[in-house]
Amino acid sequence: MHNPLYQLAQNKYDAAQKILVAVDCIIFGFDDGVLKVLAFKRKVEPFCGSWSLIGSFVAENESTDEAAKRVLFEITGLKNIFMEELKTYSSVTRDPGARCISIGQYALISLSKKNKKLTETHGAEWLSIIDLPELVLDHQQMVADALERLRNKARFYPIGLELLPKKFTIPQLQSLYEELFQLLFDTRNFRKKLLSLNMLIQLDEKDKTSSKKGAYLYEFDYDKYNTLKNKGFNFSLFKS
Amino acid sequence: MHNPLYQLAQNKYDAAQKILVAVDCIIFGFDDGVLKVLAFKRKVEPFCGSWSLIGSFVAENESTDEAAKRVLFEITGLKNIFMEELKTYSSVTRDPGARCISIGQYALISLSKKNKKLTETHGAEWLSIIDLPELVLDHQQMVADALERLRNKARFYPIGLELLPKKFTIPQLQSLYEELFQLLFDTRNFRKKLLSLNMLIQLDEKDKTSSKKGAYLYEFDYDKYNTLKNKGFNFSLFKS
DNA sequence: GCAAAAGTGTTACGCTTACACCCATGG
DNA sequence: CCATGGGTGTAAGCGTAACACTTTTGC
Repeated sequence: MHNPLYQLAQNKYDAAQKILVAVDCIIFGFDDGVLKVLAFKRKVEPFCGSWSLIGSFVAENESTDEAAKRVLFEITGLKNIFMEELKTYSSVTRDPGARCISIGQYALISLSKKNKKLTETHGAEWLSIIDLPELVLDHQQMVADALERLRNKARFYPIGLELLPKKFTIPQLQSLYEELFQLLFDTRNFRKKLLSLNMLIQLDEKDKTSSKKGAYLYEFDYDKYNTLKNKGFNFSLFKS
Repeated sequence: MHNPLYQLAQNKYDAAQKILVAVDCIIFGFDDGVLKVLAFKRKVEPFCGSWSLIGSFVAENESTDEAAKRVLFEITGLKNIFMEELKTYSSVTRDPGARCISIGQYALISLSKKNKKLTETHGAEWLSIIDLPELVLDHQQMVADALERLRNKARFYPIGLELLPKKFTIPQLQSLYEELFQLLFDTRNFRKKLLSLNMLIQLDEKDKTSSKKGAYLYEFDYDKYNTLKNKGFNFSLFKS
């Protein structure tokens, strides 16, 4: 009969072929107006010296999510970070080293001097997603897919909470959107739209690091942000 | 050092643990106003007699997409069907039979008498997603996740082409949306919105199977449909 | 005082919503 | 002739898009 349909053949568990399973993490950070992704320079052959995402094999005693979180923690020291499965990369020939399936997981983190230093002590670097150098295997595709996912997300759901520091200015938030979409937005309409969503709380402080006048700092209203994350909206600051 | 980081240790390929990898297919069909999912009654222990999605282990020489398409073909005889990866189910304890990771893949097919018969000869049945019986393992969750994905998709991207026959009426399309969201829509607004998208082509024929007057048949304008599939829109026939 | 970034309002347009009746036909 | 489902229009309200100048302040 249909040989690998496991419903029909419980004993096929033993006959089935096991496969190496890995996770690869596409870790995005927003650093002073530039969207970056975390990568390594491989130190072993093959592809020694080439850029690579950071990953790990999935162990017997962990789920893929747990493996991805483990990797993220090992490299950034961070826990409780936004992380979401992207997709499976399973081409038979994707890794010349061995038949290996990889689950792409992307994460959004808010960059601070602290965790920038930490990643660097682990030999990782933050690469701008604009003019990204070539990455090994299908890692280039993983970054492209993760970016597309992020752009789609941003059109219909709020983003920013995960990538920005707790306190941020509206110009910073706008520059995040502009960097992500590689477009410029009208400041008046951008503010209007965002403020109308009622998910921003204006603080009394100003941030004067990027202008003499200073820009008001905001925080996300966590509840409203999450409501919108579930409900979705149409963030149409662009025509098509 | 960080033991399973494979960038740092090429020889870890050998040490790493292989895992059973499966695909499970959530196959949706729209049958006379009812959204259904394809399931089997397990014929072996454990869980003999329980409902189960159809799946298969992934072989050494195939990708997960190929495995899913193989399963779909084996059970429905159909090729070139809309199929998309849902997510990975990888809890260590999800399958008491063995440590096994499963990639959920959902498919949308247009039901005809032909492929309804075919699936039945394979022992599969079409279950309404309303009042779905319990499914084995995490298959219930898979169906719930796939439905949520489909609903989200339908809010911002066109659906229908994959689930409806080539020629369909607007009331049929509306009933698809109503069934998916378990809501009723205003017919005038529904038509207006859909026709304004310019993705429907009205034919000269009428379908008289569900009314004496008969409803005009339409086809999707394939190009426009795909444009909208990429661009997205805000299908807001519901408030929140 | 000037350069550089932050902040602000209005109008036109298009899409969304709410809502009720006539049409065509088979029986 | 009537029951059944198919098909139509309009007005009010809301969100989007386009557009240019004033404010603040460090230097």
